[in-house]
Amino acid sequence: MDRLHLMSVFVAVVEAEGFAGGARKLHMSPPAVTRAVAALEERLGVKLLNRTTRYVRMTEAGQKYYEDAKRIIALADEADDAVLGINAEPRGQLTVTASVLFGRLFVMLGVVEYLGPVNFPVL
Amino acid sequence: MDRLHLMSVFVAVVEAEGFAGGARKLHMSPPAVTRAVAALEERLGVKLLNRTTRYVRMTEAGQKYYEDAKRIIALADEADDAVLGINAEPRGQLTVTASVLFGRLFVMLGVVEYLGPVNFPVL
DNA sequence: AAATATTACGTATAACGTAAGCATA
DNA sequence: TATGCTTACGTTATACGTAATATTT
Repeated sequence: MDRLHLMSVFVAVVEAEGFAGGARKLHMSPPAVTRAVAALEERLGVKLLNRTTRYVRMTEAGQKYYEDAKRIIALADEADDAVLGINAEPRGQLTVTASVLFGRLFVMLGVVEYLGPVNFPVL
Repeated sequence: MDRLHLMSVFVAVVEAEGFAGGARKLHMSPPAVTRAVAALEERLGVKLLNRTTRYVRMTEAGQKYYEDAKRIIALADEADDAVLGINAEPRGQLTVTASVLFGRLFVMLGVVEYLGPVNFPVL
């Protein structure tokens, strides 16, 4: 199961101070939240939340994991964003300034190659 | 689509320099690896690997994401361990250097407090 | 008694592996 | 032609939501 998602659910529960609140925050059903936290605890072998029907408190391990989880989630999101701008399709306007002669001789060749086949006269 | 798992697969493929090798490394079938990398690329909206049947090369975005993924995976594993108490207990040798007088006056107090009850004379 | 967490259970979605197909050197 | 990435497809497993149950103030 998705570790990162489990972390997100756990963080949401902590910040909403309850399972039901966390569920609403993430647009999930309460049972899904219960299962997620339970799965996380079982996976880690540690109880993260001491919950009564009234209050949800983090255990000591929970506090530590809460901080780590938030950092990791943030890093993962940053990694997603960071990679987007690299090989993505170039956007925006490309402006080339040159003398007419220079342009006809050299620049247009590069423009044509960059654009690929064009359907209008190049010169 | 476990993001962390997708990252692991991608890293394994990169380090094994191939999908088949990565599959063996992770005890997965080759199709599962193909699907994982494809899912990751679709999720990110960026091609991470330029693959021919002979060589697998990272794109520029792939190189960036590879570094990020490795860091995030390591952090996630550390978080798992830390919460278990494996990394909680300090290990190794603690060396303290000080003059004898300074040591007796201040350092030993800290050492005693750090160690807790001891069964030998402190001075 | 009221609010909330949990479990049961049936359904739907998703992941997997085997096998077939395709592409590259 | 041989290796290895990919797609098809049937099966299995996982996750979900609704509804019922338990629990704490």
